[in-house]
Amino acid sequence: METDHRKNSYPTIKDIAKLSNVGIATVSRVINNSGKVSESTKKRVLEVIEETGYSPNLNARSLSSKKSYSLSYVVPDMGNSFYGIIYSSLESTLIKSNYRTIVFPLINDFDLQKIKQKTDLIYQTDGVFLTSLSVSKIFRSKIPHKKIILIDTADSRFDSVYIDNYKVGQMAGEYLLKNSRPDSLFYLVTFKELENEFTSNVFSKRDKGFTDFMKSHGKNVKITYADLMWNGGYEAMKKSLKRKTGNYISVFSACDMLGLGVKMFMDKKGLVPKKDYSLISVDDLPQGEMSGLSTIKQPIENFGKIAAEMFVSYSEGRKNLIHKELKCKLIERET
Amino acid sequence: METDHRKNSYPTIKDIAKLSNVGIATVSRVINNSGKVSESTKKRVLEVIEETGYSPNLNARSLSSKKSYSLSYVVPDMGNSFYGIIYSSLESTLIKSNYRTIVFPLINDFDLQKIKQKTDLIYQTDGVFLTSLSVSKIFRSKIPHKKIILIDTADSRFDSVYIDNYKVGQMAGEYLLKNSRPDSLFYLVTFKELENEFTSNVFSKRDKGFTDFMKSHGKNVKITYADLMWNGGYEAMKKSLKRKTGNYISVFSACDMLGLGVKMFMDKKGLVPKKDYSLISVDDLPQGEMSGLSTIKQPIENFGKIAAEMFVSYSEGRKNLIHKELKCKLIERET
DNA sequence: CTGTTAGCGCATTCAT
DNA sequence: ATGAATGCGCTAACAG
Repeated sequence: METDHRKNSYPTIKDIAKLSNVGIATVSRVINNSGKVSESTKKRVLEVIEETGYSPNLNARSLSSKKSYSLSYVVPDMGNSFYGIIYSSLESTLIKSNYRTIVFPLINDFDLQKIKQKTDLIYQTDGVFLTSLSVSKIFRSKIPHKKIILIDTADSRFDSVYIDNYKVGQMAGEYLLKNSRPDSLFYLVTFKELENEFTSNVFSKRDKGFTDFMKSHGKNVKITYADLMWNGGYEAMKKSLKRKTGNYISVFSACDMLGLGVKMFMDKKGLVPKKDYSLISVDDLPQGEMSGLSTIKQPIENFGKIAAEMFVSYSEGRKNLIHKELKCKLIERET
Repeated sequence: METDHRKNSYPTIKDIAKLSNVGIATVSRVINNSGKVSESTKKRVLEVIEETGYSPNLNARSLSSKKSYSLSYVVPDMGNSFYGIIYSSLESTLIKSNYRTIVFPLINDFDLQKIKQKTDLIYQTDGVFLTSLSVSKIFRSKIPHKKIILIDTADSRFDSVYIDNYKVGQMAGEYLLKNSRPDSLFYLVTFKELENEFTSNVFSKRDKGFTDFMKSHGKNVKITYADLMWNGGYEAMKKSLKRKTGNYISVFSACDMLGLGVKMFMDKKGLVPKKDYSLISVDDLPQGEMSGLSTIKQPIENFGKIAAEMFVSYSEGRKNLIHKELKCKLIERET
């Protein structure tokens, strides 16, 4: 039997009801697996649904039930596997609860404009995961009735999973100091965060932790800002080392993506890890391991897993806020 | 004046109408900037909206108007700036039409499951941009009434913007042959695409174009498959060059991301471009330029721009299909 | 210019 | 177990 509606549009629940000689309530029950439906009618309805290719209209469903079963995952970058890993771990724990996670990159002015309008799609989802982004000034007085969960950022007003980035900078400092020589020169390769209402200051905290530590040990630090790309670190290091001094080189690059570039440059210059230089970065992306990059490992998968669990517990009734600081671990490899 | 509804939920259009002493139709007109509304009442309504923090329910709006004003952008990867660039160019031309583009990564089994259900959120948007992905077997007989536009893939059944990847492989072959020596050994570093219904075979086409070309010139090619990461190319090249032969090395890496890794390896080995080896890849990502990578430039921004224009013209009534092949350009740099 | 009304497709009482 | 009726919040005729 073919669909017999010439409206050139999808069949609705009403069509299905009519075709299977039941009420729409019954159809609703079978597609939602709720309430009691006899096996026989259920089977019949399911057949009709299959034949017609029916699928429920999500807008109508959300309007009626006041839930969208979708979640927003807001990220500041599309070219960094860091956010891909978190996305996957979010999904893998959210899939059970049948939520759909959609990604909203916040990488240019258009995005910024959009997200600031309260009519934005983001606010139609049941919850928002904000990653490496701050919400300080976005909502001002009126915080939307949405669950907001921060990943890789801390804010007392929202659930958040994060690490202590200041401490990360200190750890890097310790490592570099331990591996330094009397003639060591210290470098910081980092990313200059844009100054808008979304900056989470992840980098500037790492920077401060590092420079404070070095200063307290009487060491000077040369800071270079890099583009947040695979070889932004490469260019930055090239700039930093214009004149070769012969000194031992100790560098802290604020993330693996930058660190890889730095290492690329060192390799090119024929400098040997631990002999000519030390290098430590942050993240522990798969790419870093291959290059022998020493790094301060972030619990990336856990960011996603825990954030997802936070949402689940919230949707099950939790009222209090949760702030969870995750531990980082120094991983020493070649550099 | 404060909102006077204790329902702990958002005010609706009805609330606004009541508070401003107008009908809901009038409110609808002002928030949509449609129809005629006197300046005075418009002003009053706007004030109430501001006071109450009202914002329209998108589900209700979509249900009623049968348009969502949202578009899906489906990508196979979240760690590749290629897709970020396209996203930005999509947005920059779509912003005028007030569409919201949301990203759906298709990177794991959960995603695949989701997208195969016709109830998926994707099918609630007004259109779908599928990037570097094929739709051959997804929809079988029943193609959804959604506009589908392919980016970086060609399919006669859908609008598509793409390049001739077979030709790209040939171009790479020509370049390498031109720069080769009698003793040259030829390498191909590429990515082995998963065999599911989404593979667009971008890589296998480049591979074939290249190997066919080399074969027709009596050259042998050693193929190595790499992970699609920054330094997947690095590992692949390391594997390929286990025993050093002293021969001139000519390598085609199927994309810049891989090419960067290859170059990293060459640098590390102290091999000099054009003296010890030639290397060409595909894309022309910003990162490649910094590394002096010779490459076959894809018109990445144009992918997004043209795809977006395709959607706009479609939404304005276009009926025919458009298939647009973009030209690539060889960019010779150090390698 | 403005208000009334009829759906949009579905979930959900409330009867039966 | 099942159907009829109500409403979710909004847009789009239609009247005035």
